[in-house]
Amino acid sequence: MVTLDDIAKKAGFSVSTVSRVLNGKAKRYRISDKTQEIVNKIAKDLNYQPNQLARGLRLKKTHTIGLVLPDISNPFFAHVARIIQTEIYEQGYIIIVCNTDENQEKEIEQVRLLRSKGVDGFLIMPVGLRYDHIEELLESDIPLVLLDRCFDALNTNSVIVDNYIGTYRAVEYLIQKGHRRIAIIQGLPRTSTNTKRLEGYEDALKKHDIAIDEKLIVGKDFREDNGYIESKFLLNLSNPPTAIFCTSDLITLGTLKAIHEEKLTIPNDISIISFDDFDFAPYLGTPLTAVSQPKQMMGKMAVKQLMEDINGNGDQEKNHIVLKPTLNIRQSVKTLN
Amino acid sequence: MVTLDDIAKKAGFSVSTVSRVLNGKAKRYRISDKTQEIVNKIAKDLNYQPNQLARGLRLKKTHTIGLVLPDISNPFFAHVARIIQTEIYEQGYIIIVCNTDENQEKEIEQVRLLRSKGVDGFLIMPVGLRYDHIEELLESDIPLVLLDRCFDALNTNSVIVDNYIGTYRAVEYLIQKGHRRIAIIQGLPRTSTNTKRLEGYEDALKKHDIAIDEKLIVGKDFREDNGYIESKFLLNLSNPPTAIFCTSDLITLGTLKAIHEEKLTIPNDISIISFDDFDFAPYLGTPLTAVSQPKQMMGKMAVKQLMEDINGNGDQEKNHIVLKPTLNIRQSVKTLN
DNA sequence: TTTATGTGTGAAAACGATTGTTCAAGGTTA
DNA sequence: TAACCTTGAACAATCGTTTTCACACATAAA
Repeated sequence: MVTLDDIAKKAGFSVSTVSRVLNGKAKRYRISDKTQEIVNKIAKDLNYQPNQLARGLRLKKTHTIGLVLPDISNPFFAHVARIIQTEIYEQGYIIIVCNTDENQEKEIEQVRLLRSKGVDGFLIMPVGLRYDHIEELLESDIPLVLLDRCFDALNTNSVIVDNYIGTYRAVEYLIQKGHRRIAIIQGLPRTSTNTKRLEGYEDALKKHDIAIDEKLIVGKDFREDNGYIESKFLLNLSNPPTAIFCTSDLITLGTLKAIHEEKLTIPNDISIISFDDFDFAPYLGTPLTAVSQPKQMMGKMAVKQLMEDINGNGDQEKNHIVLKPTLNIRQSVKTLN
Repeated sequence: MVTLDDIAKKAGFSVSTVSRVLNGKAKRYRISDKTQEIVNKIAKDLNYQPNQLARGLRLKKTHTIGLVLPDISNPFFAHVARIIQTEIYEQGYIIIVCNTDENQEKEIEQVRLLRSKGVDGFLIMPVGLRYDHIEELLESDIPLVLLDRCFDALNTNSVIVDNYIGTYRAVEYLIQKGHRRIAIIQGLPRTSTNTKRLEGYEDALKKHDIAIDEKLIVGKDFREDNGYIESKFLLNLSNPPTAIFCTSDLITLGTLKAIHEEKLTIPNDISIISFDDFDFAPYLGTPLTAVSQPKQMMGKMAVKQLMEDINGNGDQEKNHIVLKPTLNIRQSVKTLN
């Protein structure tokens, strides 16, 4: 790769002069037009590209953002990642993506690694079981926005969805339709998203004087297998639920598989509501009623916050943005008498 | 951030000694056990993390791979990206992801940017309209694997799917089921994937003596809107097709939307075959017959090749791997008498 | 003629790491 | 006692930038 030095030698000027010309600081340093022309021409001829490592080292700025998320193949995260990538690229930044696989240790390691790579900021959709590593970023004043999940104990920028109300409304809708035995397949316990969704579920039942049956609260992560396994069990209960609330689209996929295997139909044999609402939801065997997250807004707002934090003087106030989900009613819920 | 110098000062040794200890080169440089202990302890106490920019600059190695793809929110790419990320992370590398939006200029720019960031190699799912920038990488001996699409004129490592045979078989299947008027909604013209799929389509028709109707060859990119728009037109033709072959799942999504709007049903009114075969395909209103790409294999093989290239001595032979797709027959094709 | 002012450029330090070379001190051998 | 190893560690160069400071020269003012 061609360096400043190469250009300098060829042009007969010093590295400093070349650097200044190429950085548009010619005027400030009173560099003659002729010199500028020469330098620019040679730089172009040689197809010079500044070495960003050297630049980053010197400037302490890399124009790189670390995007940490659980699983890029989950359509919800993929969608948000896409929005983020596009928005941030427009601002002259690029993203390094790390999958944590919902593994807390992996997340901690990745944050450390990204930090030593000199990223200018973080966009994190955290696993959510621990937060000391995030607190560390906070203390070091590294720009940071938490997305999708956050921590009550931490005063960070964040963009989340009101998971409580989303679930509450969905479950209430089921109750209105006459359902009493409503199961919930949880995602990863002890994460903020899951906790809120569970609370919404329980509160909706309580509000309508329906006793909570622990057998109907199952699940352990947001993945397909979890949905499949738990659905199999739920459907084979002696007193099975009439409706299942799935806390992610991937869980729903597993549930769909189980229902299919059991030769049941939606909504006749079992009603379903999903969370996330991916693009194909309207075209499923039974168009899926689902709680929809404003993915586009989430991504855009997170980037906006992060950029303000990066470009600010460090004393920005932290924003905690909560977006409202919507319940997209389609046909996967049966009306019971 | 704490540096080698901080440790050196605190320990009372020079930076070089500290560096050697921390890099496990103590023996080679005869550094005493006591010194090692002291240095290691201080490094741990201070939670030292090497500055990867400085390291990369000196070593000319960043342990970072550039992953360039058209659209991370497309489930096919998301899936492959996920596999790649996981595999590569295990090898001690991380990925920078860039979306090109199927925009050739953007891709060229991104490759340039990634290069100046000092990535150790590239994994590219190219737009496919131009390849001079890729040729440049090749000439500079930068490790590189092309994925999904490749260029006949270029001798690069590549992992692709046999798009021709995939489409050929799918179309032949339609013909066997009695279809004669078969439409194809193309992806981005002049890309290798699209060209091969189109060839497969045309050859299958020719083989069975079915005249090619230019009206039935439509489309301009792999996106949802394209599928929607073209389907609307196809369905409203005076002599509409009995079957549509969609060259990507996203196109299929658009087609589904159009069919839905037109109040038609699959496969009674119109038969569909899709390309890619995403996870939800079996659970759609009509389970979708689709050409399935071995995503897992594609990702794994691409990473394997890239790693061999990176770790090799530069005179590796280039591999051109072609994987076979499979036709997953479900229920979206009607048998016409 | 001296002093001030302006103009155009270069030298060198710094960023944080790695590594080939050098060096001092102590011990061994002749 | 001089010459020579061995051991343990420091020095200094290097990677490619950016930026502070200094400098040389020319012109203008006193």
